[in-house]
Amino acid sequence: MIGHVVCAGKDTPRAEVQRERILCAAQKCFIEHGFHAASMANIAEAAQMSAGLMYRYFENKSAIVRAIVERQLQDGRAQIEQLHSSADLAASILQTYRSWLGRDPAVMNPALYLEMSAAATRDPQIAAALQDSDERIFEALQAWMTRDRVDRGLGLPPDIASGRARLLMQVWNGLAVTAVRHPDRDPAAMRDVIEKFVSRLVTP
Amino acid sequence: MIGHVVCAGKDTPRAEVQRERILCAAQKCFIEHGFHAASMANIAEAAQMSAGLMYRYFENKSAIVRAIVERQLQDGRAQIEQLHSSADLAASILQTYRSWLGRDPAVMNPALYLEMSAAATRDPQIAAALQDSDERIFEALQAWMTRDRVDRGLGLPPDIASGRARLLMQVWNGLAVTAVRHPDRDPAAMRDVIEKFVSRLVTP
Amino acid sequence: MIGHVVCAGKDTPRAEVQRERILCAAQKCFIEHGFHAASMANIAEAAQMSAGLMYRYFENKSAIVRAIVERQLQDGRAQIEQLHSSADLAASILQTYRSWLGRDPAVMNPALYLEMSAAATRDPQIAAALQDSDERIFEALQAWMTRDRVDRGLGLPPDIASGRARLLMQVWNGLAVTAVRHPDRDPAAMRDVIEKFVSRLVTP
Amino acid sequence: MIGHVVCAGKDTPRAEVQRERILCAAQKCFIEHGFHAASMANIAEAAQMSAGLMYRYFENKSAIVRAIVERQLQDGRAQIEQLHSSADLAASILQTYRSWLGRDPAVMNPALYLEMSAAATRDPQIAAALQDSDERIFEALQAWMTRDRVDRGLGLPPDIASGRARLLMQVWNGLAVTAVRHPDRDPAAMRDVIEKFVSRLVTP
DNA sequence: CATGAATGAGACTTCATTCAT
DNA sequence: CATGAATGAAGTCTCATTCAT
Repeated sequence: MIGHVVCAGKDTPRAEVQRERILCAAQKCFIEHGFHAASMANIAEAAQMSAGLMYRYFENKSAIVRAIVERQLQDGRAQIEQLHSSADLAASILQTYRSWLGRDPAVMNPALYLEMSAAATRDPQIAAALQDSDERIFEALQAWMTRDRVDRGLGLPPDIASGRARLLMQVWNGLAVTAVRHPDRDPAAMRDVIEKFVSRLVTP
Repeated sequence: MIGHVVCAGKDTPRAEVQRERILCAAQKCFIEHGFHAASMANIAEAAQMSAGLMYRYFENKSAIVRAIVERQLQDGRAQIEQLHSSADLAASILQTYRSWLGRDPAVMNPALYLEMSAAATRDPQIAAALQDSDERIFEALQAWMTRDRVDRGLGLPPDIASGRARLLMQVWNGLAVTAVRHPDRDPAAMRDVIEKFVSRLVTP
Repeated sequence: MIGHVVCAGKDTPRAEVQRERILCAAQKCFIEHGFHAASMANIAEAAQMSAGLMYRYFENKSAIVRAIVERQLQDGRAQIEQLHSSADLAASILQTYRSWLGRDPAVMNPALYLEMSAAATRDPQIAAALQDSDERIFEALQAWMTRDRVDRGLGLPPDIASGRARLLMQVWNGLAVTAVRHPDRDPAAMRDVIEKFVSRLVTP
Repeated sequence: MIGHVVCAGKDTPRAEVQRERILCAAQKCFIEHGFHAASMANIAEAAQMSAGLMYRYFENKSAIVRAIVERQLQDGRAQIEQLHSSADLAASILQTYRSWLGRDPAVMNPALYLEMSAAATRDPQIAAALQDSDERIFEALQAWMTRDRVDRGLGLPPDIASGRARLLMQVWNGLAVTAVRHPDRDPAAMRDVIEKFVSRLVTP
């Protein structure tokens, strides 16, 4: 399964269910209006609870923001991990790109991804979370690229793998920007670019 | 020199000087706080004028936002144009990346770039401006790549140039994200990645 | 008792009590300063609540204005209805005139009546409300005048009743203007004029 | 000629021309937006001069308001005087009513008339001006009604004339209210009412 | 005489947050 | 545990008035 829990099951403790409900609502509102413009009242309404109650589960609006940031990072990492487990990297990237256009709440939202990246400029906590997550991604990619091909790795030498991992992350980021700026562009048009890029990326 | 005039001279008609003053201040505040969180009072203070006066020069806060967006796009295009006129593409990209870390107000600000990309999701006017700007960039890049080498082009066949132009834009976007998320990373560390990427990009 | 409830009881649901409180305060402020010059802060203070809270009960300042307009029209109609139920029309008109001088908040306020009439020139919603209310008053008067005397009507033929109803409304309006422009004039001085006017009005 | 100077001639002193220009503009704006909502900037634009310049000719916005009030009263009196000089009182009243519907700037504007009546409630200066003007009108009407018929009077005894003058003023006021509230009502529909009213008014 | 840039107060409105119920 | 009424600060914007030019 990809990403965080979208709808908690019966056995989850009550508090956790409530937190989940709030975060689902908040994500929806943040995507729709942005972190700042979404109001606690918006979120409360989307979560079908009173505004006051949310303060039992989150200290602050900004605590909710941080939690959403954390979730988005999680979701992003989950998508990245899909890449290595896939036999066809290009197809997998294209699939990720498609998922970004689909506004699926269970998947990292690229507009939020950009907004929280910008927010990192002003909020050290967010900045730290982002850097940490990127570091984890980088390490995972590098590990995969250096791993032997018989272990489903790419079998690249470490010094090369490092650069390629970085480059893949750049393109990943770039695709997120493109998904946001050109939501109507046909993903199929990206296929060629991605395939050529990937073919060089995996070649020793 | 890259980008627009940061602070207009005294010979400009007064109104233009004021508009400039306001836009300089607004850009500073938007970078510092974000489009939404920066208040008209913030901007007024930075511009050293009363908040009311700004309404003589801009209809709205959102008119100021649009003007800043337009300027950022301009600045971005100016930087892209630097790329073709340069003999060493990799060095030029690296230089751009460095400029993003430098918080130079005369240069496109990557945090703003991300925030306005996210804003395009909610504001059709901004979305249109970004798409238009991207289209212009794409065409310029493609023209440069297909132009003959004796004319300082790359001499690539059109069908290949198109994909390479897109790929370059992806990486450019990705670098902007990286600049925002990792402002402390040493640009020199990017050199290798960029150089390898470029060497393949310009090779027929 | 004439007119609407001035201050709702504690048994009403809270929201209704608050709406009432706001409207009472608003009416007071509008009478004192005019629709436009009365500020939301004025009203809030008179209602002894924070300005922000009023927006829980009314969308707008202009929603409050409309509500007050509606109430004034209601109060006016209630006073007109007093006329037919009265045995002595002249005395009843004089009584109405006296009530206008008394600044009783439960009774149509003539200054507000004039101001909202003027406002109808600029606001189609208000215009429609006034025209509708006038039409209802006209029909009620006409019905009363044509009704048989044994049914407490005036027993006038329809074609005459119509003109007399209009004329009565003119004089009623004229009295409102006079009440506003000459608040210190002794109502007794009006007695003769009114009595003669009435004696001719009810005569076939 | 009826009413105040609408457009001053060549020989008028400069200051007077300017005052006139301002007052014409102000009247237009006040009619359009109301005393309060019309801004000095609106007026300045309508008068085709700078906002600052108006302060050379009027101390205040409220001085302009007072001047307009004075003019409206003048215009009203001019219309009342038309009544006595006319052979056919009913026709003359109807004609006045028609002029109110016509938005002729040279004629008393009924919406302003109502608004300034309401304003008299709050501003003692305006109240005094209105009462004074009404008194002058009353005296003129009474004089006309008591004057001998050979001198174009109505030849009524003084005690009766007094009441009739008041009644005529009420109806006049009432018509102003009607003109404002029912600008689309056909004036011809008023003919009957007015004629019957007048026939009784002038009958000893 | 004339302009219009500039200000400061104040208008309407929104919103995160608290707290009595 | 839950509500939603209540507040106060803050935000955007308008406007009468002044004054340097």
